[in-house]
Amino acid sequence: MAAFAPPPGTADIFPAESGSWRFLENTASQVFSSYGYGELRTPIFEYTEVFQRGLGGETEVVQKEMYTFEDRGGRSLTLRPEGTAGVMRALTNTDVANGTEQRVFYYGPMFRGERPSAGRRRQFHQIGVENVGRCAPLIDAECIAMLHNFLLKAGITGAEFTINTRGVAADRAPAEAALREYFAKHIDSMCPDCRTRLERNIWRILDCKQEDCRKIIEGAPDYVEFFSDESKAYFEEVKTALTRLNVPFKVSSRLVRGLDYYVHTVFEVTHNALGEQIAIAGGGRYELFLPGEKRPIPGVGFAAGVERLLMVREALGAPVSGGAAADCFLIGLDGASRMENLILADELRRAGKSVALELEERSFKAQMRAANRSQAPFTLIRGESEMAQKIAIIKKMDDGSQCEVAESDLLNYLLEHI
RNA sequence: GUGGUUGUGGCGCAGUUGGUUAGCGCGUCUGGUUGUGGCCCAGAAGGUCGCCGGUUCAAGUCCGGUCUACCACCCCA
Repeated sequence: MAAFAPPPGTADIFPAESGSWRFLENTASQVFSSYGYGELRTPIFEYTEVFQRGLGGETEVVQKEMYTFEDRGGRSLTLRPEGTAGVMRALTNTDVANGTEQRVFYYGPMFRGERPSAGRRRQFHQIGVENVGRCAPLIDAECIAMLHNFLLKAGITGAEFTINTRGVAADRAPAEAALREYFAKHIDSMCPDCRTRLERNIWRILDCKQEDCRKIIEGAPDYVEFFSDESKAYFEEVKTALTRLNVPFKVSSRLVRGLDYYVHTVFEVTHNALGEQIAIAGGGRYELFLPGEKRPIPGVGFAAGVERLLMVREALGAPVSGGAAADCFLIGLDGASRMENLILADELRRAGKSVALELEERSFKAQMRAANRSQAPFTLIRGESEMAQKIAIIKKMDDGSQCEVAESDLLNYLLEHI
């Protein structure tokens, strides 16, 4: 029954799964910190123009996937569809424009109004990093290597790295002209999508999956040849560094990526556990224009999809980190002993122990069943007679043995033994 | 946004060619002589059969619409 299902493309993350989310976030935080990155938290929504200018007005994301609304002050706001633009907006308040390097990471929800499907939600979550303010091949390589290390630490083996270069803006004009000249001749026999791509974003033709289109794409000119020597050298150095860092990768000119702001290095990580078409992470070097800034700010970064990482972990049979069992379960057979149990539990918890207990009036049998289900290794039992004798029974659940402990020693005894 | 599939108690499912009070497993709760769990047994709670409309004497079962979920495409993480 879906009477109170969340809106399409969103999901409730229950405790049974949220442990795995936390694990990924903690792993990311640890790994990225060791590279000198610090966490940056930016708003969930921004002025719409932050994304329009940042991502490029022609991109699919900006044109039809953004959740845009007007607030009471007449401001146009948008739920962030990705993390980079907001991070860059925030960083303009630092001296990053003067060339000071900023290393930040983030995680949190992103929003895109797409049709939900395998590994795609309308509210989805990304873990991402941005290294902003500098531009060098070795920075790109370090960033990719960090992603590689993160995935391994997160228990994700078998990820495949693909990289490519997009050159710089000046390189792209002649390359684009060559592509246009070529595809214009064949466009009549290409798919409808490619026909619109010819006008809107010719680069996207290169990763069309249609059989017929692919054959034509095979014969397309190698656009990298039109890039400047500097751009080619940049890419060569990235590849050399990755090899020296033992990051396995392959190069593919099909990898062009959808956002306009990318320059030089672009990369994508896929995993065959999800089918080859689904990327678990992607990123690259960019130059981003922001409102009020005359010059673009350089940076390199990536974003990984949390839901997709979790899908891969599940496919690989990685353990799901659920809630840990309590150290001890407290049973009270009458009101007075339940009151004492509540106070004892509070003391134990303040001392760092995890305690479960029954606070409602229930039969002994029911409480024992609950204790058993809680998987706590020890159970404390007391009722009227124990209260009168100022003792409590401690039962070891695995072998059923039990002993009596004086009330005055109870706290110390439990702190030592459970 | 385009196309395909789907929808029965918390979860997983069965419901024959439309026909009496909609079943099963797991889970939950309560018991199995008065204060001891895991096994077993008994009983109980819990569903307007996604929603709306139609056909019919009669629909969970047929028809239409709609919503959701899943899958593919587009695009992306």
